[in-house]
Amino acid sequence: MFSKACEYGIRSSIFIAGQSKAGKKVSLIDVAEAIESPTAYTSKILQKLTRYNIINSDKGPTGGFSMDKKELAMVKLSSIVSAIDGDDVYNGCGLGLKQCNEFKPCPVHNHFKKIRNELKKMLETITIDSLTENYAKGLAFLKN
Amino acid sequence: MFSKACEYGIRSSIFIAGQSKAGKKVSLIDVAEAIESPTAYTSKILQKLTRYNIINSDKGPTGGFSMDKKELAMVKLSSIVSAIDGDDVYNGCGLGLKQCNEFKPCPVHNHFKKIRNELKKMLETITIDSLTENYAKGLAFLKN
DNA sequence: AATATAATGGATAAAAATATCCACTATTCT
DNA sequence: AGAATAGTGGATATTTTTATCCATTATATT
Repeated sequence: MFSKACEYGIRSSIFIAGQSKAGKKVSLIDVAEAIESPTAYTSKILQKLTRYNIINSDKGPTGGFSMDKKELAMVKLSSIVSAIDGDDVYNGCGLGLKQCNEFKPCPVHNHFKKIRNELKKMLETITIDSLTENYAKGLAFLKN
Repeated sequence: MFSKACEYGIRSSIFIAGQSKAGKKVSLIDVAEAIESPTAYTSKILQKLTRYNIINSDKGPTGGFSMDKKELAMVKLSSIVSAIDGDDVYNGCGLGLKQCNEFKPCPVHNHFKKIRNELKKMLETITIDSLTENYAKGLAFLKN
């Protein structure tokens, strides 16, 4: 459904958000450990999220990654997905046609549109903030 | 959502099914032309579908690919997807965790489960046969 | 100012997915 | 039997995705 990069991106964001709510910045190492991801690769992904202003990064000692507490509640799953994977999940054709729409649809266009719309609605509804809760309670996990 | 191989596989199947209903076998070249896909790569995919008994292939002159007319109506989209992409679409974790279930869920487990189940139901309901109709009428397309 | 810390950016490397090539087998037709 | 047709299987190439390495920049602390 999503690229590995995007999966790491979402998992990272949930972890960072949770720690930010507890007033803590986290280092790259912390993140990679928490979500069990390759460190250097995770770094690239966090850089991307930083450029999209989804997370903050600070250099130097006392530095690290964080999310603004006030804005945190506004960041939706969809922001992360489109930052990393683009909008293919929403608009791309299920059968890979470059252009596929009402007027020139692929044979599964309408069937997929329904699913896609539900996925879109879900991603645009769920906040990263809300996902930190079960993780914080130990009821949901970010690594195996 | 699906791999390119799977997209080609579905498009091929719709084309082959439609031609089979008209009593025609089609060659690899025909298929690749009809769905605008790389010929040799498409060959590999058709081989796979053949091994899974989703399509028939016959060698020699008068040979080609076809689908049994009686069974044709029974083949669901899900058969093709799981033949080519496996069952990751149905069972895989949205955040890429190796094991993710009710007892040890990722933070988006339940939100994704809903979408996944709808996708699964859709794929298990739609027959290839039904998809040939709009294509035959020129109301749906398999290439740009 | 010197040192240590932590993210950044660019260059590579490794792995997986996509795509191509070609010799081979099976089949049909003459 | 010989020639032509069409799928098969194995090896290889290309592209994309995933992953690593390391020198550099920015910041804080002593």
